Amino acid sequence: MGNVNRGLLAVGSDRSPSRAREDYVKAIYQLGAGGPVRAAALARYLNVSRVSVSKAKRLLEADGLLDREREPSQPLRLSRRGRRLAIAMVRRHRLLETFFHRVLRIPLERVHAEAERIEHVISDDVAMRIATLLGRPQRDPHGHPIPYDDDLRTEKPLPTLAALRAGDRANVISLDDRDDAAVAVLADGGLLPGARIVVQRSDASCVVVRRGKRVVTLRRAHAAMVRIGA
Amino acid sequence: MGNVNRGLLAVGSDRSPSRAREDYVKAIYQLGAGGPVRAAALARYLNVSRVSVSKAKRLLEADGLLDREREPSQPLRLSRRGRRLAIAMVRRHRLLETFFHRVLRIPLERVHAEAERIEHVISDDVAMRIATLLGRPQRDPHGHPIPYDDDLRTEKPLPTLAALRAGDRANVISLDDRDDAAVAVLADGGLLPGARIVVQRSDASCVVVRRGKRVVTLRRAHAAMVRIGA
DNA sequence: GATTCACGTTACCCATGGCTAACGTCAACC
DNA sequence: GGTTGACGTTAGCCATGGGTAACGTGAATC
Repeated sequence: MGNVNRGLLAVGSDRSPSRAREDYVKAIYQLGAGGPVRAAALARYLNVSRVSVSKAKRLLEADGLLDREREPSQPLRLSRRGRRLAIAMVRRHRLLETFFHRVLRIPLERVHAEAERIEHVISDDVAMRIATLLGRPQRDPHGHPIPYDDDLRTEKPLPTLAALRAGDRANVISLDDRDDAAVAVLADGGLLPGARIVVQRSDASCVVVRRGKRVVTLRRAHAAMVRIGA
Repeated sequence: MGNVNRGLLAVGSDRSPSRAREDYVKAIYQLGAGGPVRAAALARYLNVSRVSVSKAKRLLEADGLLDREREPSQPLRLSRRGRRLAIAMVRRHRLLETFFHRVLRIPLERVHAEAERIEHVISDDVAMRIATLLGRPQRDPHGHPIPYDDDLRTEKPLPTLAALRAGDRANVISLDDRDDAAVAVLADGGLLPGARIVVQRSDASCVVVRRGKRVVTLRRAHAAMVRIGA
């Protein structure tokens, strides 16, 4: 039957997913890296009650975005369609961030919030035209890879700067873009993807790193936002 | 008291207006050119029932976007804040269209629909950075002026191509972008802002115009989408 | 073994933004 | 003057997406 609403807002299951449902799908993908996710963890991640997650679960199953579980209380697992939707949103998000940073020169710590709202409403055509404009970039300005196909990512989680000890050397690979304040501090210290660093000290509260001639002191929480490679 | 919702979707009067409310405000502005608008006309324009308009009216008044009317059954009149919001949306819409057309090379008949969704979620900062990128364009690709300040426009409605008679000459000033099919036909015929044309014939069903060596036959409905100047 | 605690669910409430049915008003038209 | 029609409103329905309160389950902890 579908739905009868013909007004200003899309409502019902025969339309494209609402903003809220897209947020659920994306969060499940990012929390679980493609695998199942506990409802309580999802609720904490999205700052929402467990009840809301429980209800969203049923709606997302009805939309075909989650695999149906026969047992109740089973974790949330994206369907093939759900996974494709999540990856498309990550693609749009990262392309937007790259465009905002490279072309519009928006400060790094602000591109995430801007992209977060727009990723739900731009068409795939616009996203791919932006990709072409930018020369099909492989990584966004935080260092995260841009998924151009719908394949499952095997992004193994890299260690963070918080795991290093004095004397360790590393390359900055990427920054967690969810914490604007952290990104501002890190960008200000020049700890951007590609930077080569040496850890000078690491204690319970702070991590001190040297980058070239510059010494930067980070709160541990901020150091944990920096993914590193050899 | 405001509202308690802290979830994924903004709800309540202390947040920025929802997509639906922004659509109402913009429609009131475009229908009334700043003046009052009848509820029934608004309902027809937005493809919504009169009841929905009646309810929206109360909510928009509570938001401070409409002037409160003491008499019931009075037309809808934007408040100063409502007018500012409407103009900001028109500005964002037209800047987005210009960007899509000039930079991303999206066909003219598709830029309206793309901008229509994004105009609700981009920040004014992004809009102004796009304006700078484009060299602060004065008109969008359909020929409509881009309002950079919040002043009331005195756009007197221009005559359309449908009002001309055989032998008349005119300049195309702008196209109505709400009808994608018409825009596609007009762009295909080269009847874009700036084009100089001569009317060859005009009858009940068709208008035939010459542009340079090219002769274009238009359905009357499409000719009515073309605003002209001397 | 008893207790505690996290988890998922249910029952209910609320605001938004659609809808139809029905009504009173007012103006225009026979 | 009566009828017709457009208009705005009210009452009531529905889906979405939030929220609390409360409950049963199961695992961990004492």
